Amino acid sequence: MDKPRRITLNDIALACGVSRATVSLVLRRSPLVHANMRRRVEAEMQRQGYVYNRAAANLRQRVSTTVALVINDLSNPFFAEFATGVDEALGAKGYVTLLGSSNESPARQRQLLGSLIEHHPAGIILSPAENSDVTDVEMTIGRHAPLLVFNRELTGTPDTGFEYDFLGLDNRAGARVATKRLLELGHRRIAFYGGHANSSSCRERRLGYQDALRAASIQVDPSSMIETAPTRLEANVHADALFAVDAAPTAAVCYNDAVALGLMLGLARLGRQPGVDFAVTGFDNIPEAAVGVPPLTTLNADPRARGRQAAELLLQRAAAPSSPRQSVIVPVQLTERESTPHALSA
Amino acid sequence: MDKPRRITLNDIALACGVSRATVSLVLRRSPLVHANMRRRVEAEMQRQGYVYNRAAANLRQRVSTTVALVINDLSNPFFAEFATGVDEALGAKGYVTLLGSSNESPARQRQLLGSLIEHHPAGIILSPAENSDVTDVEMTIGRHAPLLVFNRELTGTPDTGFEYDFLGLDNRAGARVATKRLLELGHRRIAFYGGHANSSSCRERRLGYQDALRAASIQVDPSSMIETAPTRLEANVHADALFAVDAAPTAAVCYNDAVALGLMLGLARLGRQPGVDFAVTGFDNIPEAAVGVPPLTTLNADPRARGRQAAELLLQRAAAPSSPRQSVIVPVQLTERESTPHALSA
DNA sequence: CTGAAAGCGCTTACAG
DNA sequence: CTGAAAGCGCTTACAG
Repeated sequence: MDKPRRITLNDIALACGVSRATVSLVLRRSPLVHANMRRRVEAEMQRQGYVYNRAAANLRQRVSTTVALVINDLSNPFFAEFATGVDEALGAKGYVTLLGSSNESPARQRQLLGSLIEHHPAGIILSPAENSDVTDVEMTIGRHAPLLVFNRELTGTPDTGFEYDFLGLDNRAGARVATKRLLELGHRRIAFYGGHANSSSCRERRLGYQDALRAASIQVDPSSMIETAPTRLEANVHADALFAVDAAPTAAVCYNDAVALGLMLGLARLGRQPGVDFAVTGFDNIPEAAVGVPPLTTLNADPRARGRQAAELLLQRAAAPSSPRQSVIVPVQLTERESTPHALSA
Repeated sequence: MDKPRRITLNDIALACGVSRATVSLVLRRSPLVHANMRRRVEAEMQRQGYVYNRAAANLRQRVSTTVALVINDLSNPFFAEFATGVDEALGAKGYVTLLGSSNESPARQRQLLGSLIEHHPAGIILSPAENSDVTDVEMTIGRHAPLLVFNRELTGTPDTGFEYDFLGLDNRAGARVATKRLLELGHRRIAFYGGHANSSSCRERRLGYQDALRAASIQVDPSSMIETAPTRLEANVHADALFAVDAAPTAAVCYNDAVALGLMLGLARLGRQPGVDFAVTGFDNIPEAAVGVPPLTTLNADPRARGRQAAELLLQRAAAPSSPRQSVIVPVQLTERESTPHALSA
């Protein structure tokens, strides 16, 4: 690796015997410059291996062609898919994604936002770590770049004037639909399994679950809602909590697919057969859901499409900073697979 | 969102009645400026909500604090984990990750690299799309930023003087160990299942598989090596190809974990019980491997640690551009789980 | 300890 | 159609 002095517009201009301005016009495909001149300049750029310095151009133009993307858990396929969708849509519009992975740590998230904001992105897409406080976020990013929050709400109340857009799933309706379907299949003792009760998405899904039970005139027993970290591993480990009650459930509405997949393994460990003598639903429809054993009935959130949507919402907002704050709630649809058998007639 | 004029060093300097240079020195924690002055300036920055413009600083200093990361398939947990590790290590050193997701498309990869290089990253980490040609990559990134290739080799022969570092797994030794273990368990008819034969990693793993068979004086039948796309879905679909031969295998060394997990589902579909009457090994040790049904015997590649390692190698190279090209091959270790039973005595 | 000036690599009116 | 000059927001010798 030789360290050649960086080739700049000046070098090209000099070599072509024209001014920097002319070369710049060629770069931006201005019709002002003559086709012959254009070709001459372009050939010279090719020859010298010129690379455009977008940072310099952005500085001068006072624009930004980057968007920051901060993800709470990239190792969860739901968010990995989301990130892929974001990058896809941003790339199509000529933006570059600045990535940050917080691993559910608010401290790391703060650090990331602080560092990313110094790159003056055109906007920030934040899939927040659990318990991210809105004031904390505002402190670190200020009000310089539009913010789009994905998936879960920030905790706390924002200061006056601090606004952000929101993109989320219709958690309540989704959980309601899943629970309703289990009721239709004859289940009467249905648990809500997994997730942290203090996260907005879990709270909303629990509400949907309760809606459906109440609509069927079934008493909601608080002990039928079991809390676990929203990961496969934790869901697996705590499966026995389902059977620690007097009348054990025959079905579980799970917080998300990771939890559902973990629970199914836990059930197998306890001698139950999900899809045969126990019904399980998930939430998200990650790729593994379709190929699980048994394939998982779940709510289709299409994370990659959500990513594209998030990117578009953000760019829209960056173009119209003063239009009113948006909160987009995406409906989710039940995808039925083999994990939800009829209730066995006891 | 009000669009306040961006606060700059000048604003702070003006408000404090000092020069821009002084404020800059405060920013960079120079001991030259008096503690009182420092405090005064810092308070003013706080008050006005000043955000450092790193792009401007980098331009002036002719340095870069970004690293480009281009990933072939972010929805594969192996690469998602890798990306997490990269971001973690880069963040710790004050770098920001520019992300690109190529989805295994060389065209998209070219576009991404072309766009990312304009941000003049300090280096590029590339987990290449299948069939990425080295000349093609050189054409788009030139020789401006050090390149670290991860996981698979680029195809074609590089031009003289185009050099890059490489970080990969010891594919051959890994597959050899897995195959050897199956032999020890009494298996004699062992297939190599999945992957594209023209990818370097698949080629190497097949060689390791053949090494072990030859060492056991077992004839290598070309029909025992079955090609599929390296995804769960494709591996599932083509499972019957294993049994299309006269003497069907009792075990399969799989190209990677995704393939192994897909194959196990395909086996179940065909009435086989992986872990009971058929042995399966994977490669990578993605999180799902441990919690599969049955848990998967695989080769531990620790993708997150690989990500951290890649970041460190690259930064090392950026600091020492003329040191000789490195090719780091990481050994992988067999993690035995329930997917590899003894051969049944036929 | 602080200020005035030049410059990083671009773009953009403004002349011509 | 092309050039000279100013400026984006910083840093860095160089004076004082």
